[in-house]
Formats: sequence, C-alpha cells, structure tokens
Amino acid sequence: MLTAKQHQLLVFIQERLAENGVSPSFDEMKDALGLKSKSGVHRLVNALEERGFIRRMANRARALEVIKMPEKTTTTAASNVVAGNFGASPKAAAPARQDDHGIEIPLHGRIAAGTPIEALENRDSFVSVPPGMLGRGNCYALEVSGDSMVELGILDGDTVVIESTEVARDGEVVVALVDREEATLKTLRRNGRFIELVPANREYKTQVLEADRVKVQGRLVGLLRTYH
Amino acid sequence: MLTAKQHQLLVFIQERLAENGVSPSFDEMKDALGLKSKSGVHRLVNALEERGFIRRMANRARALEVIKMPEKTTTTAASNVVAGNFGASPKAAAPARQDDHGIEIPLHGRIAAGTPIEALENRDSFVSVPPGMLGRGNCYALEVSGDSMVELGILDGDTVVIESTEVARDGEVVVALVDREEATLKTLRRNGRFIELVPANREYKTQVLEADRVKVQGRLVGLLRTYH
DNA sequence: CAAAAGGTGAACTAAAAGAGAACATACCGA
DNA sequence: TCGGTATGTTCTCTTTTAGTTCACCTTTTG
Repeated sequence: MLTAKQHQLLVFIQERLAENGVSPSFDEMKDALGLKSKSGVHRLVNALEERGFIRRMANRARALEVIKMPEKTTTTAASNVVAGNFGASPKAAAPARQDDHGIEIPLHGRIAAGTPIEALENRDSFVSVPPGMLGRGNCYALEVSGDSMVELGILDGDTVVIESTEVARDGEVVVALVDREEATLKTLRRNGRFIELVPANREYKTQVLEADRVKVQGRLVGLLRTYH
Repeated sequence: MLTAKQHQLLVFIQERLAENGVSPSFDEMKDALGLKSKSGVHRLVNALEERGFIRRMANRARALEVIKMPEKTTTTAASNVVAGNFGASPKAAAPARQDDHGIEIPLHGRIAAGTPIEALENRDSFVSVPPGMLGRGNCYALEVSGDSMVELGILDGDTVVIESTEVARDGEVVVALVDREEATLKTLRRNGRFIELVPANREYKTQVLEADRVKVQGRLVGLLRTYH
C-alpha cells in the first residue's frame, strides 16, 4: 500500500503528533526525511491523503492528522482480539476484527443486478463500520454496482453490509444466488413455491423463480456512502 | 493538526477548566500566552473551534469547552488515551477518540426539511465512522428526518456525516441555515445573487433565496444507514 | 523502455501571529 | 432604566512562517 518514503513520512508525522500534539511543517518534514526541497514532501503528503492514511485541512498550516496506520499484519492483533470468541458460530475465512469503536469487516467485492459477485476476496480490503450496524452473524461488505435498487436509496457505488445467513424473511433485502451462478441484491418475496426477487427500480423486472433455484446468501443490514 | 500556539492555548484552557471549572477570559489567555493584544487570542480560539477541539457559545463570556484533546495515542496504545488528565473533574469532556479502525464523531441531533436542528448537543451520542469517510475539517453527524432528499438516496432515519464549512461548491449537498433559523439539508445551487436550495423530491419545491439569507453550515461527506 | 516515484530550486500565494484601537454586548447594581 | 465594568468582536497594519506550483532532472520498478 505504501512506498518506503511514504511510510517513513507517515511514521514521522505520527510520532510528532504523539509527542507534542503539533503537526510538523513541510520544512520540518523535509529535514526529517533528509530532503532539500519541500515540494517532494508535498507530493508525499498528497499520496498519503489519497490513500486515506492522513487527513488535512486545505490551505491550513500544520493541519495534518493521522487517521490510520498501515496494517501490522496480525501477530499482536489476532492474538488477543479475534481468538476464540466465536465458539460455535459459523465463521468464514476472514473474520471481523474488532476494537473499541469500529469493527472492520472484509470487503468481498462488487455485486450488481444480474451479474455474479466478483469473488475478489482481496484480503487487504477492509471496511470499518459502526458497531451498531452489524447483525448477529458473520458480516462482510460489498460494493454496489448498478442502479437496480435506487428506489430504496441504494445507489451505484454504495457499500452495503451483509450478514451471512441462509434464511430471510419476506420483504427483506437479500443477496440471492440464482442457479448457483448469479448473485444479486434484491428484495425477497415468497409466493407459494415461488420466490420473487424484486428490484427497486421501475425499469427492471421482478424475477419469479422456483424456490429451489434461489439460495439466500446474506441479508442487508447496513449501508455506507461517501461523497466526494 | 495544531500549530504550537494553538496547542499551547488548548492545553491552557483545558488546565483552567480542570482546575476550577471556569473557562479563562480572553485577557487571561492573552497573558498566559504572553501576548499584548486579545485579537490574537480570538484568532487562535477560532482556529481551535474550526478544528473541532473546543466549542463555544457566541458572544458569551467564558463559555469555552474542550471537546477533545490532541491524540496522545502512542504506538503501543496500551494505556488509555485520555486517562488521568482530568483528575476529579466530573464533567470531563468527551473527547472524540480515535484508533486505528474507526473514528468517533459527535451526533448533534436531527435535521429535517424546514425545521431547525434540534440542538441536542447530547454529549453522550457518538457515532463511529470509517476513517475514509471524513472530510478535511471538523465533522459531526446528524440524523435525517423527512423525505425531502429521497431521490438522492437519503432516507428518513439515515445518519449523515457533515463536515463543518462555510463554503460549498455549486451542486453540493449542504446543511444550510436560512434566516438564522431554519437548518435544512439540500442541494446548493448558485444563481446570480440568489441561492437555490434544491430538494431531491418532486413533491417539494426549490427555495430561491437572496444570498445573504442563507448561511452554509456544513457539507455532506458521508451517509450511514442501518436496517433492522 | 515506459511509467511511477523521488528529488531540486525558485517564485509565488496564503496563513499564522502580533499589535493596537474602536466598537459591541452582556451583566450587575444603584 | 441607566451607567459602568468586564468581556468578546472586528478592523487594519505588519512581520514571519508555511504551503503550492512549476519546470526540469534522476532513480526505481514493472
């Protein structure tokens, strides 16, 4: 995720903030990295901001803030946090990691109307969500692609939080696997031995399928959206 | 996040509050910082407010309040962040805590079309949001009431993340204060010396107002929704 | 090799900081 | 209700410090 220089700068900023609560100026960073010009620092800072490690106020002096540190690959974290908590619960490969104020859940890929999930089990992708948003079971996140659910306020590009489950009640929004192939996000309706997958967009049609062709994979429990 | 002077002042304010519960006057702060004029203090106080470290009531004497302290999150996170600083003070400020995976921001109340924010500055309410969702400045959360923005996927009951700012670009969704009374969440459009507050719902009308009647209070940067 | 990341120096713009004064507002007691 | 004291707000001016941008070059890496 980070280059050597970027990492070096991030650590320096973090140290300075922890030491005396004052963020370093570009000149100080320049010296700390052994550079002779501030413009290089400027680019590094931009890179760190793009990658979401720091936050800054535009055109303000010494207004840097570290909002996350690079992954310290498990060893310490895994030992005390995740271990053993789940006992009998059916948990997946990438379990949620928890701390006091946010819980990180894996981002498994994209989901769209009519196309399968890209099974991008990219282990680097985690999303932090408020604790209250999680369901009871194992949760993961998906990025929404397409506009089939706009009328329920689920837009293209949103991140949805899904609770793994094979059961869902009538009217819930679910991730449904059709014919063991296509995963889509739709409202579930039961109708005798049929299951209806109802989009929330007048331009799309409801799919009516025999119950055994549809397998529920998860249930919508939360949604996150970022504006730029 | 802070300059040396800003940090110095913040620490001074915090100490005075912890000591005797009364916030220092501008003159006292002036002396404490070794200045000869209050105007400098005024600027520093504004800077601290803009950065979300203190809160104040306009035109009220000694009405400062520290709402967070700069991060002392040392790499080894062991001892708790804020611990010990506050001594016996019962009203210890609730600092917006930060850790690796989530940031907590204050939930300031509800916002609806045509009604003021309930200024429920309930200090107990915090929401944890993903680090990447935050804007550049001071952020807080509001609960959305009403359906005036449904066509942009902002539903009744959603939680929106707002970045404090007084400037906004054309087309951005903002918290706008009309006639110093009504705060609403709307899309901002500039039209000569008028400002249009555009709802995202065909059943509501666009408000066209002279520019000086509208004050932008913040900018929409994120959205959270929980399903039950 | 080409693209991305790094590095330099200079010119330029903007913010932080300090001072002093005039003005505005809140509050309190007579 | 008036006036005075304490406080907070604004303004202008100045100096210092800090951030931004650009053109151009070098190194690293896929």
